[in-house]
Amino acid sequence: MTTTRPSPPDAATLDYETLLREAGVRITRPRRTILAILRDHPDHPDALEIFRRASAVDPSISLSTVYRTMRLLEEKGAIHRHAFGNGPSRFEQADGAHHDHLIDLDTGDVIEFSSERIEALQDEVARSLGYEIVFHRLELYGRRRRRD
Amino acid sequence: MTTTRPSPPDAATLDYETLLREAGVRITRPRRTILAILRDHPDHPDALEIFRRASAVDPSISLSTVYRTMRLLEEKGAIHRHAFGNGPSRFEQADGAHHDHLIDLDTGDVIEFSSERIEALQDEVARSLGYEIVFHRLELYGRRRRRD
DNA sequence: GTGGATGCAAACCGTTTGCAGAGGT
DNA sequence: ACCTCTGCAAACGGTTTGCATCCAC
Repeated sequence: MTTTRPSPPDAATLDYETLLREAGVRITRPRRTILAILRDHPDHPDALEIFRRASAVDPSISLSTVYRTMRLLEEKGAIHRHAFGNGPSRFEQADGAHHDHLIDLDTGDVIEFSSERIEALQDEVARSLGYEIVFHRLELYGRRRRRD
Repeated sequence: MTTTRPSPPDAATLDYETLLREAGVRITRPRRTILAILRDHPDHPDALEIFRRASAVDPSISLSTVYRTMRLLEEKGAIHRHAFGNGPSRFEQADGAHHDHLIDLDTGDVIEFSSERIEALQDEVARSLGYEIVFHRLELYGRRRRRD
């Protein structure tokens, strides 16, 4: 079980701009701005929050461009989209290994973790039902245990 | 690992009408209709689908009443609300034991399962992070394995 | 220069809400 | 009779889209 990101976001090693350009995606100013935000903040912002952060850098950016860009990046596999609770979609850069999320019900904090054993059991369950897992969603919602 | 509902919905043994009335909830015609639909269909309909089914029985029912009733029933613990993928909320009667869901990506079918071992590991993970799980969401998305 | 990307505003979808009237207890 | 619940229509929040313009290639 691990709780830290496998590798801290490293601007030098993870060059989505180049990757995307090679995939035929035009690197425009809004896209560059959004990519930088996702690279530099390892949290899980929603579209509006990304818009706010982007506006601070480039006030001419529009919310629809944020949404369009998030969809593009998701299609290209550069980000993951989550829907915690019933709230808006929240995003994170897709670099690093797969992980699941524990959401702090009191603070809203999102803690990443991964468990090979749980993954293995999920596969086992699916297989026994005649299925092959394409992706899954595992979210734990809880509160800090009071130290007594 | 179990894949069937612990006990098939049994109108006689599971009397939510009485339960709700005792909780001070008025049993009106729309509510009775909706409760019957949830009792008789063991699938996971969304509000619009419940509205359609209810309209067939009582054409005067309104969609807002369906939404209001679903919220009420959720608060009273009579139903569970799910949000598969990014679609609308889908509901199921809360009777029977806890289970998770496997969603067939090709057909949209929802298969219920439960795994004590996965639950135990989830608790273990949460505990090791200093948390206590209040509830969780586990969904497997997959396709039928081709028999070769 | 050209086709894709943008900003804006309007549309969209699932859901909630204000209100006056209906109906359960 | 009381007070809750209902239907209706309007509002809502998050997201998508049509269009004319702009800009990366």
